[in-house]
Amino acid sequence: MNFISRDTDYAVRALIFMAGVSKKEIITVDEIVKKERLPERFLRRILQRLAKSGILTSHKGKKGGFSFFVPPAAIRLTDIMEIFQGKIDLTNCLLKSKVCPNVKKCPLRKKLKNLGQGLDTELKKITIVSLSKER
Amino acid sequence: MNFISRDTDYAVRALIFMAGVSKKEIITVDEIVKKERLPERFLRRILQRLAKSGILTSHKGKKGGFSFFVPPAAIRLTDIMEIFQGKIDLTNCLLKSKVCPNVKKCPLRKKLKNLGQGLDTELKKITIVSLSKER
DNA sequence: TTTAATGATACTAATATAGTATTATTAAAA
DNA sequence: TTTTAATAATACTATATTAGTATCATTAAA
Ligand code: FES
Ligand code: FES
Repeated sequence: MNFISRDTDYAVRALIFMAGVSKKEIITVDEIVKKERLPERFLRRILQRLAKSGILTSHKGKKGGFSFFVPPAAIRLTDIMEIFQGKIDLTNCLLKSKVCPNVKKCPLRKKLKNLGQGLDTELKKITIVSLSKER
Repeated sequence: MNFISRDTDYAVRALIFMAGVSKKEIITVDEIVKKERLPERFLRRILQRLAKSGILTSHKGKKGGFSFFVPPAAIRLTDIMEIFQGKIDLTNCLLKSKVCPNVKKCPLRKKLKNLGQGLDTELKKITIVSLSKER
């Protein structure tokens, strides 16, 4: 089971690259593609989606490109995952009403909820900046 | 992101049903299908796989069916997930060598490893019997 | 030898993921 | 104002995974 999809992976790589250049600068897709060797059109769509989601700002026209809207220190891995993969929700009912009809009382549900929340708080500590520092 | 695939879901339902009947009895696929309303041929394959994996024993011929090889108290949710979905491995390198080249030192990796192990030990506590008791 | 069960394997359908192509829009700069 | 260098929108295609079906072989009890 894979935890990270390719969209998330590419998005994170691109963001880390952008954070590494200079926080306020506008960076073009081509620059990222050249350095990170990612498929151009695919990455375009990913960045567009990041812009729509309010992580990046897009600048059209000549001298255009993308820049951070949210500062990279405030962009969490979970934010990116949520955009491309949806919420990581361990607390979803595992077995549907057929097996476990008593949703309110189900201790499994409770247990998983706690687990999920623990995982979530830990994951939320991982930001683009904390990742880019590793390099 | 869905944590539990349908195979796992159906397998767990079938096993809970079987555990509810009588521990040693041989149960046919048809019985399970009727009670749990699962797609017959699909469930067959699932039970076959459980037999191959050593969870169940299959009995061919008339009066045949499936019985537990591993007692339901010892069958963990994670065992089933592993059979149908592979290991839940948070510790996989998230970003490949492109982003995070220093696999040995990477603190993210370390952090995720701890997270994953925590999740794993908690999940391992959930067994077929503990689930069937909820009902 | 009939019958009622599983075993093996191949096939199909639906959905999700990954990636490409095309045309429109925008804004700087010549 | 026209050219140019960028993104926007949207539709398409390819591949992989998941979900489910069909067929025929095997087995063992009655
Ligand atoms: S598993 Fe769904 S309520 Fe218990
Ligand atoms: S994310 Fe892979 S080694 Fe750090």
